[in-house]
Amino acid sequence: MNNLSLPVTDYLEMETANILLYDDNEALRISMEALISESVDLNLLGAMHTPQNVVSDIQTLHPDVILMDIDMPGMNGVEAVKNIRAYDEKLPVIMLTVFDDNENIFNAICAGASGYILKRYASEEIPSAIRTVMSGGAPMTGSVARKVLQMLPTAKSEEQEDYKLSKRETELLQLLVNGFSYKMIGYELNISLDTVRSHIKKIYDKLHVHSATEAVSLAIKKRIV
Amino acid sequence: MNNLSLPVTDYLEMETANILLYDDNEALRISMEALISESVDLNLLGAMHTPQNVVSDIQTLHPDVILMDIDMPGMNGVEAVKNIRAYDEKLPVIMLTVFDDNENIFNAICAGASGYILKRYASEEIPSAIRTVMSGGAPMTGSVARKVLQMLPTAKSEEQEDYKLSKRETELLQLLVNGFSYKMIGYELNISLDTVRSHIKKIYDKLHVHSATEAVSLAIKKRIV
DNA sequence: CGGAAAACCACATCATCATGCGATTGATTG
DNA sequence: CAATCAATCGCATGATGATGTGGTTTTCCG
Repeated sequence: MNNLSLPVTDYLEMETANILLYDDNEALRISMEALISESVDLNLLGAMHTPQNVVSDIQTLHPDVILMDIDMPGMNGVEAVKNIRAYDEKLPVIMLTVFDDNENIFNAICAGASGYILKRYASEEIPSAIRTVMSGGAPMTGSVARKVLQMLPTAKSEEQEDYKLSKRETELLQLLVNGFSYKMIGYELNISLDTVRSHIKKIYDKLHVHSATEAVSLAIKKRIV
Repeated sequence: MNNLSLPVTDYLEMETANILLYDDNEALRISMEALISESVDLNLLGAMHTPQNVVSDIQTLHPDVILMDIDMPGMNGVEAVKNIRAYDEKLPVIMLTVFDDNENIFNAICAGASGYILKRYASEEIPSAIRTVMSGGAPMTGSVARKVLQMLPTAKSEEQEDYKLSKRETELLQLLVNGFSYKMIGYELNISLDTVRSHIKKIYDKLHVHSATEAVSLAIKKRIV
């Protein structure tokens, strides 16, 4: 059940994905190699048994996607992801694991993993997962996705206040939260300084605040932005 | 609290998934009906144009899965999910929407939605999404899954950057985040305005920012306060 | 003891923000 | 068609913030 798969036709124009695999289990490396070689748009650059030198591996081979086992002796897969993230902010990393416990999932996501596939579904899900991650998605085995959802605050029963900010105002507020000065905002949106002032005053009125710091704080805490 | 996953066996035994659809757009209801009728294991119980009476609909028709449009006049799809959850803790609800903004996703998940599919991918993803949700998974369009991941605490690579703020500085920053002006901070801590300035300047240096809004934003996002 | 760091204060200056009072345009709507 | 509203812009003024330079006192630690 590769629930996240999209029709192959969506990817006809996609260039080949160069893949780098890390797993200490030789049998799995071999079967994964076979699996990947079945797809013409997937190319396995290499299959390493340890992520000890993951960053230099990347520098040498320039993969588009990393497949990373989570349970490896020596260096943990989660640690490896952290190292990758320190070197490359965006390189997609799909975790492969037999476990789908909350602890592992949480750690992997926080470390910066892009996807999380259980090995028992790997043969069905890996090819589409690679395509998903290449197009900016986050492939997850169904049960993992469910657990990820449960990590989000569910208590949120209380009503979210509606401040009724206009689209433009929300945009301004977003920039304010990102630390932009009025001048920078004006330049960014191609509007005059006075217009920025005008918008921000209205935002303050709607949020019932009187300063940028209050607005920023409220915006973040109430998830307006 | 690890009874997170649904009892899978409850659903695996079922031959056919009985589906109930809510969407105010008639064209979409018709095309969805056609899509579902293509699969022998999927059965559309009904296609409603409003979730006004969703709970009594469920009591009458006993669906296995709900497909719920998020943007409907009258009653919002998210509200409908809350009503469903108040009646049935586990009944799978898959949200259908054209938007994948954070606000909508977050609200839907918090309300208790089990999946989140963008309409532009609906024809390809719905059948497998229904099967996924029936077996306890959480089907999501790739881009949605990515955004869900981003909602989780991004501890990121370096455990937690240490800005080495002194105790007093952290205190000042806390007040700044709470929207206090320099004057108010001084009054609160019984120190002079110039001392407040002095402290805040040092905080800015340590956080590598140049304005209160940047400091507040960083403080909240990096959980310094 | 001596040095470092934290917390405190003062003065000065320029930049930026907060606020109020208008005013124009275009799109939407009853 | 009139009314509303979002978005734009201008001017003016006082308040507040950002930055620099320099200083004192206390506390803590090797």
